[in-house]
Formats: sequence, structure tokens, C-alpha cells
Amino acid sequence: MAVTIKDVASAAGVAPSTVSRVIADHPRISPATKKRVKKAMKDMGYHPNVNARSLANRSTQAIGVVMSSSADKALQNPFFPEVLRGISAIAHSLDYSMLLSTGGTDEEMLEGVERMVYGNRVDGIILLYSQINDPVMNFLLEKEFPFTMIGKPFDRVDEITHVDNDNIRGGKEITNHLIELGHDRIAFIGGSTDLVVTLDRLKGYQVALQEAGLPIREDYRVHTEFLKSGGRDAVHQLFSLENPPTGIVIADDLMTIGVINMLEEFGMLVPENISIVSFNNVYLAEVTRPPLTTVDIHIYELGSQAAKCLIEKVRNKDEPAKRIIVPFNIKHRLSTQRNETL
Amino acid sequence: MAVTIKDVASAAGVAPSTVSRVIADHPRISPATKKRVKKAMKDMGYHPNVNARSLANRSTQAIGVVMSSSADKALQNPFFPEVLRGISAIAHSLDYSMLLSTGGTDEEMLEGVERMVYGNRVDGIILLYSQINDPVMNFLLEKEFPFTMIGKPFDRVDEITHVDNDNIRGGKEITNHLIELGHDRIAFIGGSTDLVVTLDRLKGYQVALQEAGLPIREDYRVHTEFLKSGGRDAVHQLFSLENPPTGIVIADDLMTIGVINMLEEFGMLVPENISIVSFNNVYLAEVTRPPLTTVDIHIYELGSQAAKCLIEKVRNKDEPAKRIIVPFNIKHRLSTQRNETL
DNA sequence: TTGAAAGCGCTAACAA
DNA sequence: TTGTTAGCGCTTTCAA
Repeated sequence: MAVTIKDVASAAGVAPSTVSRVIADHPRISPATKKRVKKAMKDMGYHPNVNARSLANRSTQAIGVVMSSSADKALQNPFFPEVLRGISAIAHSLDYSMLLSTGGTDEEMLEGVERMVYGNRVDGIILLYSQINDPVMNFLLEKEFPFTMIGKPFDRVDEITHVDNDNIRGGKEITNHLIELGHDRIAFIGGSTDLVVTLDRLKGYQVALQEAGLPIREDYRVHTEFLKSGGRDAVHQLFSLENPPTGIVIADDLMTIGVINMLEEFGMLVPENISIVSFNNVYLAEVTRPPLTTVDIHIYELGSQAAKCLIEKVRNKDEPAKRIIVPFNIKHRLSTQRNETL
Repeated sequence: MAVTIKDVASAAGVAPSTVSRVIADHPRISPATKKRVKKAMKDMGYHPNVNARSLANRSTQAIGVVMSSSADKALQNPFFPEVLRGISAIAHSLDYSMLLSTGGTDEEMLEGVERMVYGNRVDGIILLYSQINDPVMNFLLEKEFPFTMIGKPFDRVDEITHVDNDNIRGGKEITNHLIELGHDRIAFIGGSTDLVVTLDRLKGYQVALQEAGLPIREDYRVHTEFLKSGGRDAVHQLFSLENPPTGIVIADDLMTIGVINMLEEFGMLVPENISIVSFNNVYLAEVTRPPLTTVDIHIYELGSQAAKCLIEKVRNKDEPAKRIIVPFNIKHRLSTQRNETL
């Protein structure tokens, strides 16, 4: 069928093993034969068969990316393509392929990962989320299969290579921004409490309140799914309170957009009547109305770092567990203003 | 290392080939041995090595998905995760893996595809876009490598299996909606004219105008990149005209969001001052303010159909080229109203 | 520096 | 219905 290593070998007048050595850029090979073989490869349009290669040396030059697509989590969120872009850039530059596995349920996700691992389809895996008690992670840990995660592991933090933002500090700083603007009734809207990222951002929010001597009110905290109905419920819940908040910290830009629309429906204007800050700085945060004051978490970099770590780890089994903190910075835009209700 | 087919064979007291046959669900095998082998597989925790399998029978059980990530095209657009979801569902259900290849430039994309094809990594490929004079497509055609595309091929329409909406009709109907509302100065904003989808939607728009006896004004047509600056320029261009439009047909929801924001910045309200319709019906179209009247193109289905066709084609080389038209329907929401300027 | 040969795990004739 | 055996295309000792 296609041209094989043998064809190249005989064309170049060498043994297949020699050709193999030039492919692998083996050091002990004379420049002369190397050149000759390379020429033959080019002339004949030779391309190594990765399957044969994988079989022989038990490495696939591919990484797996696992994302959840259930309502509450990643998909439909622009976070997602952006992080893929980061992963893809590194993978491509190091000649790795990228397998994607999505699943709606935990079970489907586990199946997908098992296929990748058991089938020897990938050398390592990136988890695009961090969730409490994740069966996928437990599986990987048990099989001692190389993986890195984006986000902070819920436990075993020191054993798991992960890349994350300092979401606690991010939560604190963005909340402080609201406090500095004179807000003292500040609510928090976040996603599922199974997601570590939600917990961390919440924590930061609480620390900021506490340090400012503000009360931490349970009724100012609402957890909701990303999608539409959720935004509505959250807003409804907060604004039926006797003393509704004048500021809200929201854990995700996309949620924020939903919330702002709900607010307007209820006749509340952002930022005139209520100030809002959020997280991620996806593309939309900049073009939506009003443009969002948000924590830029550098999504692309999260992806590229995770890929880099994973590939290091795959290439060197003894690479120690790492923790990479991607710095954030706050984008000040127009969704906040000084609290006039004082 | 891991347990192999030989281990299973000896444990079950049969030959490796027998085990292989039960894996492949070969018809001529006695229920008794089948059961025995299956038990052994389960007991030993056996999982076939896909690489070895690929090597032996030259099929990978994997499909490649190619998307462009350059500014003007897919990424950052929620279209994207949604179509992946559709592909992934089918792939998963038929036990195929999914390789993803992104690239910023045509060249990078071609490289990615070459790696998939030459490396024998996938059995077939889905192109998530249709572009004039696409080197990737030409490569695939030349190699006679199985592929399907989402969107309409620019030429060789009958030779290429593709799944698409009837974008011409969609463009026409959505434009008619504006006409019926009394608008007679209707502009069109679209993406790159290299994309077939842009051309088709534009065509539909023009047909509608023509049939309604309305003039097709060149200065009412602007092409722009999806991203922010683009929206600004487009709006600026249209509203410096002597007779600015009272309605706009925009080829993509995400662009629409940008345009609406620009409009508001210029003091124009949607739909009070100007009516807007667009395409895709991504999640945001529903939650943005105002909710968008848009053509729902059924993105998920585009993905799942493309995957289905591809896998059919991969399994049967002689499968004829198909053309699948996914129906659309118009979601009437709040971005349009009757033209009051008459 | 190079070649010969065994083997990675599986499939697919061909035989029995 | 099942077993035997030769590959699939590549890597990797071991020897030369």
C-alpha cells in the first residue's frame, strides 16, 4: 500500500533499522547515510506509520483531553474552545495529536477515558475540570496513568500535577474591588459546589468580606446551573430579599450575561442600580453590554501550560508532581460603579 | 505488561485467533467457547490494544475533526462546541474516537491533516467549514481519503458528501420576515466571502429583496471579521450612509451581539430603532438582550449527521456521495419589530 | 556506524 | 467451529 520503511531502506541501500535510526534522529549515524536516507524518504514520500510505531515502542504521540459537557460544566462556554486552542498549540508544536472525549454523564466520561487508556490510544490525559470525588480522576490515579488537570484537585493536591489560577486570591481581589467602591451588600452567584473552582472563588469572596468586617450572609449566596433558568432563579432569589445586594460577584462570565439580562427584565440596570464583577474574561465579556469588569484568568495559558506539563510527564515518568499557578489580572470595564445607595 | 490476547487464549484454552474472533463478534463461533472466552477476558481485565489492531487490519476506529481557529472562522463561537457535541455523540455510540486538529493558518491546518492521514491515525475526516479553494480539501480529494464536510462545497458539490442547511432559503426567509414587517432598507452583514456559508446566506438575502422588488444596494452590504473591531466598522459604515438601513440581516449570532452593542453605543436601540435578524441560534441568542430572532440551523444535528455519514463511508468505500440538508426553522424573538419610519 | 533478526499485539488467510 | 501461521510497519537488542 503506502511506502514503508523497507522500501526506503532498499532504495537508500541500507537496512530498515538504519532508516529507523534516522527517523528517531539517533546520534550514532554518519551524516552521509543520514542524508542519503532522508533524500530517499523525501523522494518516495515516506511517512511513518504511527500505529506500528506505537506498537513497537509503546508510545502514541497523542494526548487525550477530557471535558464534561453536562449543563453545569464546560461546554457551550467559550472558555472551552480557548483552552483547547492553548493545548492544541503546544501539542502541535511538539508533534502530538489530540484526542477529545466528551460525555454528558460521569459514566460516559469514564467510558471515554477507559477507551483511551486501555486501548493505548494516548500517552497522557488532560482533565479540563476539577470536581469533588471524580471517578475519572480516581481511575487515572489507580492506573497510575499520567495526567494533568486544569484547576485544583480537591484532595491529594501534592500528588497531582495541575495548573490553576489562584482563585481564592482572585475571588478576594475582585470582591475587594466592589468593597472599595463602597458596596457592603455583596452577593455571590456560582455554579455547582462540586466544582473546586466554585469553592475557591467563593472562599475568596468570603475572605474579602470577613477582612472588611462585613457579614457573610447565607442568603446572599446562590448556586445555580450555568444555563438560562438558573440565572433567572438566582436573580429572583436575591431580589426578593428585604435588603437586596448592590453588588454581585459571579463565578463565570457566561453566567453573568444571563444574570444581567434577568436583571434588566426586572428593571434593574447594570451598573446604575447594581454592580457586577465576574471571572474568566472570555471574548464576550468585552463585547457584551455593559462590558464586564472581570478577572482575566488567561485561559489560553492554562491550556498551554497543562499540555506542556503533561508532555514533560509523559516523556519522563519521574517528573515530580507540579503545581503551576497562572497569574490573573483584573480587567476594569463598565459593569461596576461607586455605590450611590449609601 | 498488560494482558494480551495470548494470555486470554491460554487461560480459556483456545487459540489467539479464536479470541480475536470473539472480539470481532465473528458469526461462526460456538456460543460455548464464546462465553468461555468472554469470561476469561473479563476475569483477566483484558482490553484489546487498538494499535496492534489498526496495524493488522488497517483501520483505526477513529475520526478526525478539522476546524479553523483563525479569527474569521469558527473558534470562540459557541457553534463550535455544539457541533462537536453532535459529532461526539455519534462517534461515541459507534465506538469511534475523535481526533481534533486546529490551526490558525491554512498551512497549520494542512499539516495537522497530513499528520492524521499519513500517520494512519484516523479512518476519515470531518471538515467543520467550507471555504473556497481549500488546500485541506484538495489534499483529501487527491489522496482519495474519506471525508465529509459541514457546509456546502464550493465546487464538485456532487462528489463530496456534505451536510448543510439550505442557507439560501434560510437567508431568503429571514429576510422576508423583515420585509413583511415593513422594512425596505435592509442591510446585510456577513463574514469572509471565502466562506461558502456567507455566500449562500447573502444570496438568499438578495433573492428576497429582488422578489420583493427592492433594490440590491452595494453599500448595504458589508463583510467583516467576527471579532470586535469588525462589528464597529460595519456599523459605522452602514450608518454614515445618507439613508441608513432600518433592518439588518447578519450571518452569525455572535457577530450580531457585537453589532447590537455597537449600535447602542451609537445611540440606536434594537428593535426600537432598528430590527435585526441573524443565523445559528446559539445558546446566547436566547439569553442576550434583546433575545434574537434568528434562524435555528440545528447545529447539533449538523454534527451528528456528518459523523454518521462519515462512518458509513469509512465502513463502505463504495458509499455514494450524499448531500444531507438539515432543516432550519426561524425562532421569533425580540430583535425585530414593525418598521415605524414609514 | 550499520545490519540481522526478534518481537510489539493483533488479524486473516488457510488448514484441519 | 477452531487452530496454525504469516504478516501489519516499526523499534531495538545484539553482533559485526
